[in-house]
Amino acid sequence: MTARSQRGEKTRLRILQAAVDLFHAQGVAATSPDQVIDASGIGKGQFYHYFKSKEGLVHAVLQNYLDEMCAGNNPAYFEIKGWRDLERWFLAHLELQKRFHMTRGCPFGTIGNGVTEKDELVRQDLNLIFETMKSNLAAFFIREKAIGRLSRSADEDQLADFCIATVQGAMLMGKIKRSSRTVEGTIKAALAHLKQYRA
Amino acid sequence: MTARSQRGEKTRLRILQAAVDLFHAQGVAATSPDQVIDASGIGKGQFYHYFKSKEGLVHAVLQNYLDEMCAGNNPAYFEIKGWRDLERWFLAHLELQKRFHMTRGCPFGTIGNGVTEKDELVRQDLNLIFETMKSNLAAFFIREKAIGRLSRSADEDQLADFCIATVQGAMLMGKIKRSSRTVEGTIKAALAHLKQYRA
Amino acid sequence: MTARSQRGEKTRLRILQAAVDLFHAQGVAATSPDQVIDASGIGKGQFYHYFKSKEGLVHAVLQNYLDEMCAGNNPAYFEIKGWRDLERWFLAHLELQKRFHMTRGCPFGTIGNGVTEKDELVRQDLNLIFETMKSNLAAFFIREKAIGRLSRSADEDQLADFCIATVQGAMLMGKIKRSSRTVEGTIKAALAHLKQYRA
Amino acid sequence: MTARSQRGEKTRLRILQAAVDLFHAQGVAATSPDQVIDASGIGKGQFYHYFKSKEGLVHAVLQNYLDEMCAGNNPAYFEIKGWRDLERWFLAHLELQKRFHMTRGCPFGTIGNGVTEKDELVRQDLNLIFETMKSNLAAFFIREKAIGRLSRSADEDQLADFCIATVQGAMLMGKIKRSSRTVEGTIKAALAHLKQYRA
DNA sequence: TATGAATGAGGCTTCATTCAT
DNA sequence: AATGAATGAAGCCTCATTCAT
Repeated sequence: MTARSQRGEKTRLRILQAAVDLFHAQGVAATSPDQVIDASGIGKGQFYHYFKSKEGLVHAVLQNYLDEMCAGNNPAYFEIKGWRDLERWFLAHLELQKRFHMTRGCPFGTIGNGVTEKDELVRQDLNLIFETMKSNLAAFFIREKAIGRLSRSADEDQLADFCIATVQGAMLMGKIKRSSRTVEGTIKAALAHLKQYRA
Repeated sequence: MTARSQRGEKTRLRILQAAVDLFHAQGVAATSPDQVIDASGIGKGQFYHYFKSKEGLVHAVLQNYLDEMCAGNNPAYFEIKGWRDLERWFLAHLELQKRFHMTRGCPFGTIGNGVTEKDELVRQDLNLIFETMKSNLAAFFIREKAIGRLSRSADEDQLADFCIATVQGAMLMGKIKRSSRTVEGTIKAALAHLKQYRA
Repeated sequence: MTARSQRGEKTRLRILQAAVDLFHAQGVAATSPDQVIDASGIGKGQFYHYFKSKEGLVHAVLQNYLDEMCAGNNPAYFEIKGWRDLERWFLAHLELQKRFHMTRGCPFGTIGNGVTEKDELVRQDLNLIFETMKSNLAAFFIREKAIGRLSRSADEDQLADFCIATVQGAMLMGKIKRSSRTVEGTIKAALAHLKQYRA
Repeated sequence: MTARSQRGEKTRLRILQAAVDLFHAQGVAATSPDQVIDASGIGKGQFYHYFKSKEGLVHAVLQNYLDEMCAGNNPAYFEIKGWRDLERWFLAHLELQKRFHMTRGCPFGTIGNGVTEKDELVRQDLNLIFETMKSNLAAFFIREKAIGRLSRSADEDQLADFCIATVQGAMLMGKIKRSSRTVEGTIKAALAHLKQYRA
């Protein structure tokens, strides 16, 4: 047994997964600990045994996403080796959304939209996630430029930010419209833009 | 005096304005009728006199935004007559965000983010707002194409959707990062993209 | 109708009286808002309509005692005009305790014993009550000295403090012992002491 | 090793000492097993291994005080051999209070204050402590009378009760006022009274 | 002896709404 | 049109205890 017994880890995970789903579906503000408790089928006290507060749960959920990304278990986070991969990256987000019949946006965006000035910790967690995402995208642009396949005038960081913002905005609009059309169109436009810089 | 007395209209407006601010700052789910009541300094009963429920208030707030737009009183909604206006449109959103020191996103995005499958009415209200926004942008592209200043290959609708998604995503990222840099960069990239279609 | 409607004032009073009784019987820490709510037979929300928190209720209860004293409605607070009155003052406390079959102490002492460093406001409320009590006792000693019926060497303030401390300690011991004997003996001793100063 | 292993005894003691401090600071009702557990740095299960319940812990704490007294390890319990010792006894209580900057009262009084009709066992424990204290004081008065140094009219038991009640009341007032002045004055008055009986 | 997982009741407070005046 | 009293459910969290390892 490691730091935390196997028995406990399983319970913690059930809470975490229920939270991941509920936060994605309704956002943090609209999700109560009681809902998470019911969804994970645990006793009330266990929640606070594993997470010191609702905010602590949000932190854990985001940390979990980050761990997933680092471990390569996140379908929307993988090394982008070519322009096909970049397209796949955009489409992975669309696929996620389609899996939920366009009723949900991006899990990070959904959580991020709810942050206020009092949620500084959560904001920083999200920041880290988005920075990680951005580095991954930027790395691709940097490599492309290095081998002369990307215009020297392209700003790699800015392009990475552009990718993320576009995807976030597209997913939000997709959710509001309950339609994938806009998302598809926006992704297409974004890719078209990026390819302008292809040398 | 019209159907609704002037005194009453004033009260209604105070509630509405308080709600506009609170929804923008914290989202709908995190805002209670009590908070709106306190912020507008009215008696509790008045709230349900003017709005049949919290959801009714959200509807009224969105309706109010729409009215504002139609009346030309919304700083981020105006007829786009040229490429300079398009740029102004993007910057107007950034300005809004800067007014709140990058602690808030787009009011519509913030509200939209919280909609779930049970908030069908609100979703439709938002849809209408975004459609209106989109028509406005699309109209510009259509006119430009008509006079031969926009590439025939450009899809006006798609470009309009792209503008909105980009702005929404940029503002969300700006709020999470508490920084205008990303927003500026993304707007720049978006404009660069759009200008590709300029003939 | 005054500031608060009659309907409401009645409810507020019911809560207050239930609280007075429960705080006296079990102390503040052991009394939950829910108990007060049940005992007063009101709806749950009303509690927080009339008192902003549990601490607010404690404050109101103490304020109420103070008002009672000022209005002359407290059986243990009356102008002490002679040594017989002083004796009556001591006995009034004993009578109170006897009414509850020696199962309770002094209401103020019971609340006061529970104050910790975080209960600064409550502490100050109690302080005020005890200062008021003390002034009343001191006034008697001052008058007695003025007319030459109290030894010049007597310190009126100290004597007043002595009366209060003795009564508080006696009531606490009476409650722990569930017996009035000690209380009676201590009161007797205290009076004997005070009479030493009679000139 | 005796019936209880040394290692275990050490754990038990850590719990006990943490409880002694917390009960003194906040009273029993405001102190949870979890707080005691945290303060003593033990595992949760250990608490109920050594004490069958929270009430059991209170009992153990009081028993511990009694043992301390019997063993002569309590600074406020020692054989009173003369009037100087009696004064020292009063002052020992004041010193205790001063050590905590007048933020706490008497540990026994604080615990005793919280007893209600359901805490019969705890009440009896306290009773025993106070009886022991009283016997100690009474023994002094009895000896003094025996050798003719105390007025024949003095009631030794009553004087002992008077000492305890006065000290309890003084400490309570000292805590509420956060000041030692009242305590000092009351102790002075009490001693003055007692010395009246000196023959 | 020791740890911490598990439980369900309860504590304090806010929510969304309706009702009486 | 306006006020605030009233309600009960729910939200977030701690409590006191027992159980499994």
